[in-house]
Amino acid sequence: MNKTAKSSKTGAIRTRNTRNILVAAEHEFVLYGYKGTSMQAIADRAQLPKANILYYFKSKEKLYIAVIEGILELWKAVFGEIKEEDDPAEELERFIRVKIDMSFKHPRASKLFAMEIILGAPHIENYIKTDMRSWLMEKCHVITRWIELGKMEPIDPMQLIFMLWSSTQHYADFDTQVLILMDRKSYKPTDKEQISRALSEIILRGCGLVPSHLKK
Amino acid sequence: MNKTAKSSKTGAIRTRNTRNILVAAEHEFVLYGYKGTSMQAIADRAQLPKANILYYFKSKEKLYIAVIEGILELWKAVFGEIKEEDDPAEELERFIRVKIDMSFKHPRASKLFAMEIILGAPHIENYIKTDMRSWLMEKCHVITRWIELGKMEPIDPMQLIFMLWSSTQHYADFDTQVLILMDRKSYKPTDKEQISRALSEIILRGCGLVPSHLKK
DNA sequence: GTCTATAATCAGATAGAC
DNA sequence: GTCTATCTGATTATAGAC
Repeated sequence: MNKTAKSSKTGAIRTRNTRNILVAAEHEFVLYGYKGTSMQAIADRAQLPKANILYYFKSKEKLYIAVIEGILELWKAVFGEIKEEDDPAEELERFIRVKIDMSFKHPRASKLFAMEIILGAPHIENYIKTDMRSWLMEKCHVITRWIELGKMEPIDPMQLIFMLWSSTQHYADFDTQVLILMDRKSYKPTDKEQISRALSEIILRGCGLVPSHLKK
Repeated sequence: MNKTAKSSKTGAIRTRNTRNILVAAEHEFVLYGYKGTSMQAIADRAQLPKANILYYFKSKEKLYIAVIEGILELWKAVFGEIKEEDDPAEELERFIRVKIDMSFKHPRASKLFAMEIILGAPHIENYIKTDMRSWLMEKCHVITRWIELGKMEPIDPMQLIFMLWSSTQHYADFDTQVLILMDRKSYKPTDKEQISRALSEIILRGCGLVPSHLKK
């Protein structure tokens, strides 16, 4: 009984500390890159002694991988399914909205993922080969069916999906550049809506579809 | 006379070494990031003693900045002008082709630039605020004029340009991911044409324009 | 101009007290 | 479980011989 009470309490501290460390690590890794981040800096941000970080995560690399895995979980939880019975315009528009939303809500996750890929995806090659690949293939298949059913113009499904990814992630990964060019300190709440709309308009019309705000 | 001959010869070695170092540095920085790259690794790749690198460039950071500046020069040399008398379809298509060409020819330049921006653009903030910003404003102005003249659909010029940038750079910055997903080791010569065409088709149609390969 | 040897610093990891 | 003190190795940069 005593033991149970003790360990559950300890577990709570453990959970809280682990979470703090992961958040702090994500911040630092995005600010300075993997090598440029010191365990000391993560410890300072998490307000814990450096040795504790290495107590919870055995090494810097294991901590980094844990951060990346958290991001993959977040990714997976968000992307819904599409079916050939669905309306392409609605689904593409929804996808753009969700991804822009992610870019605004979790810019650091997007950036860390981007850096990982730019540096050759050493830690997530397997994820790309399996989960991401099968997700993409499914989507390509549905889009191909939509085209066969005459629901949209015949375009390369894979390039379309790459375009959806890149044009939405741009607002997270390159926010520094985008904000300087827009002469802003940070995004405004209304930006999300305006950008989603602009992207939807170009991409949907590009597929021979009509975005909802232009219907009727 | 002697002195001139000597210095010109020395200058030649200097030029060659400088070039070698810059190329080697670009490779290493893209592979391992700024902090993850050691001067030793650059020296090894350039086949020079480590101290020589620091003789030519006074510090690691100065070398990094030199690499970045080389990339900016490359960028500037490529992007042409557009005028309101020009045909939007032709110009957008040309721009996409040129940028995809850059992505295939200089993927490392694109990646290094991307990493720099993701990490907060500490070394190129000024470039973005001045050169890049004025370039963007000019282009936005011409596109606005095109819209006023009824040459294309009314879309947000800035988001259009961001989309052109992001969707083309994606093939350089994320080549690792793209190639794994396409189940390839490297891009084929025909990919460039196919991708340019797919992007042009979606984006031009998205602007209410007709891509050249669909005309008539 | 070129290169060897070395100084000075800082990182990740660990041992061991509490 | 938590934290202080320390070890080990690597890195940038420099001093000085050639």
